[in-house]
Amino acid sequence: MGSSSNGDRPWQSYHTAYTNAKAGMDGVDKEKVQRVIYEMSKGSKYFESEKRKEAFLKQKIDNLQAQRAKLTDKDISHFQQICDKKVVDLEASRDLSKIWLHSDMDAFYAAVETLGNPALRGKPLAVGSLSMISTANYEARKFGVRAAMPGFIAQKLCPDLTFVPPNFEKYTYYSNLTRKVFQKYDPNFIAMGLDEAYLDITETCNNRGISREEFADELRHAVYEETGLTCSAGVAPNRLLAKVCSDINKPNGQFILPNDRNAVLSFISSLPIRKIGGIGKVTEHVLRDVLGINTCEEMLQKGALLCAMFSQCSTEFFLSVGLGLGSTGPPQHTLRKSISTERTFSATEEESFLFEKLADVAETLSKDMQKECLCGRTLTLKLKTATFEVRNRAVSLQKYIHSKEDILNYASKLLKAELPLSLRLMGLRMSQFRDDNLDPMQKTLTNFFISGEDATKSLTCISKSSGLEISDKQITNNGYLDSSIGNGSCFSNDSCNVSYESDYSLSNLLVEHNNNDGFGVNSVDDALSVKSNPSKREKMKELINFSEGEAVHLSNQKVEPLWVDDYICALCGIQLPPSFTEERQEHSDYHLAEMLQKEESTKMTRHLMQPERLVERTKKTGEGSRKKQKFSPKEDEHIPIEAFFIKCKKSL
DNA sequence: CCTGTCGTTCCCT
DNA sequence: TATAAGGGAACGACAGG
Repeated sequence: MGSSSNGDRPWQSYHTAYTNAKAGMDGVDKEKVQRVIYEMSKGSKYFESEKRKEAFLKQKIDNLQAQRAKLTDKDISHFQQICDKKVVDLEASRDLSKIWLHSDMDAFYAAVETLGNPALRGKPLAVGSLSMISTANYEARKFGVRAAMPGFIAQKLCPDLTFVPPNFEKYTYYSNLTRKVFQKYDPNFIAMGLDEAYLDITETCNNRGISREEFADELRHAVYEETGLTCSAGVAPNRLLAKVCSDINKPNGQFILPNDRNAVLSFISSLPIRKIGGIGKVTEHVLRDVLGINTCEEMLQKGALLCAMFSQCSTEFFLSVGLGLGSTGPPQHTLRKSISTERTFSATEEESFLFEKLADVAETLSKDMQKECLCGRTLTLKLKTATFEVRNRAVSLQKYIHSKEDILNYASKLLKAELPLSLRLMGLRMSQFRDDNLDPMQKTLTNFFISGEDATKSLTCISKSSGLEISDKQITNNGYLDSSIGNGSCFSNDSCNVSYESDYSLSNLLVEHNNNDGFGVNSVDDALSVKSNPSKREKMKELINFSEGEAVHLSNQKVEPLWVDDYICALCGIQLPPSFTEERQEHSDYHLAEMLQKEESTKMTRHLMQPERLVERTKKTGEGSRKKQKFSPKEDEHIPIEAFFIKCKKSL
């Protein structure tokens, strides 16, 4: 079923993230690259896993095609109307008054390495290891080498390839230099990752009476003067388009799209959808194979089908892409919703090793959380098996935690339930943060102290901690605080551990402090929201800091719910006064049921793991994916484009 | 029906 | 010789009020 047409050229059907052409890959012999990748890959566990994933995607596409086939003419004309209305609304939101510039450093990590070691210049270079490449310079790209490709394959493609291990301290340093330049041209510039930024250059262009070309030229020169590195720029009426434009004349080039509706539409018309930020491999594939959409223009032509088959949210995004719309206003500061860390190692099922590794991961997560003064109550354990199958297991607690000990404690329980298992990766994610009102002030203070100490150091670490950075800008010397600085270092292994040691103690104190006044009330509320009504809830306050209040009890000891001093629940610390006999009974039952259920599921996991999981999965996907499309009647509420971007895609 | 939880999918660099 | 990342958000299913 999964076998597709190319029996004699099997490599043609194997596509990975890095087989997709990027800037600088024009003269590449794609066929050869593809064949080498295939030869090096086939038979590996990874390869098998990729094939499995491809089969799933194919299934998904088949389902969508079947669904599309069911649409009647009547359906279509109905959705055409809906589509037309949406398009009118979207068009009305078009704003051509702003000029945005997107700047993107050329092969950033590789360029920095070359700067530090001129002997590398002109030679094919990859930053990374034999396992994984972060960046390749343009000489290497000629061979088909690129980011996200494993090094051993790259080496096969380009035997003379030089490898340099990543050094994020250096990249951060140079990144800060570029930001110093951006800062001069737009104090409110938006940094994305280490090597990208958006600048609103409307004012400057107008005030200084210079053209966009001149501006982009000047900026790129200034960056070069400051850093010795080249960058590319794109200028357009919104951020989404600016980003597309900066890729067009890479490296060391620029592309300007005028603020003119016709220019935008003709630019967008032939643009492949994959160029749009937010449209990745899967979405591209789906839209192409199900609806025959290849270019942005076709988004509009197939608007009715899009409306019929995708959620409101997705549809509006697709249509706005077809119109060449994008955000023009200041970026909304969305608060971080989760924080995570993960590590890959050579696959093993030795439990002592796994628990040791888990402790490391827990420690890293705890430190990362403390840097940002975060406490969360949902902990997710991510596992990747030796066969590259990924699993997540989560617990939601009744209290907020951040310490290594707490994290490790709950994470261990989650892990135990899955063992024995051969793993190659473990990760931990915390979400459901406490959002008390005290925090922002404390963060501001933290920022203040830290920046007083050493503003540059604090940059990378504070950013993203809350939605309040803007107001803090005066405090840091250079105002680099930005929502997304901490976001970028994707390939980093330890990028974040480099420079912040000095913050720990202070952050720690503040977190400690939070703890003491924060969560008692929260926990009671949470726990009681299940079982008690508000008036009773009033009377319960103060709970003891028992750490066993979580929803999971995998312990084999049959713990009976106990009432300490007759009114404090030994399991979660809730206090139910003596008169509340009924409630206490109910509460005990609740814990009991929970434990039974948990034990049950643990047993299941242990002994019936395969069948159980499979059953679950088929139930979910088999039935589920068919009905997911909403033919919802409330199509007419128009969501403003700004709001859409907040909610659905963070694309800019 | 609404909401919280959990697992998966997707995207980005 | 073997060798394939790490981080974050959104989505979709489902269970419990």
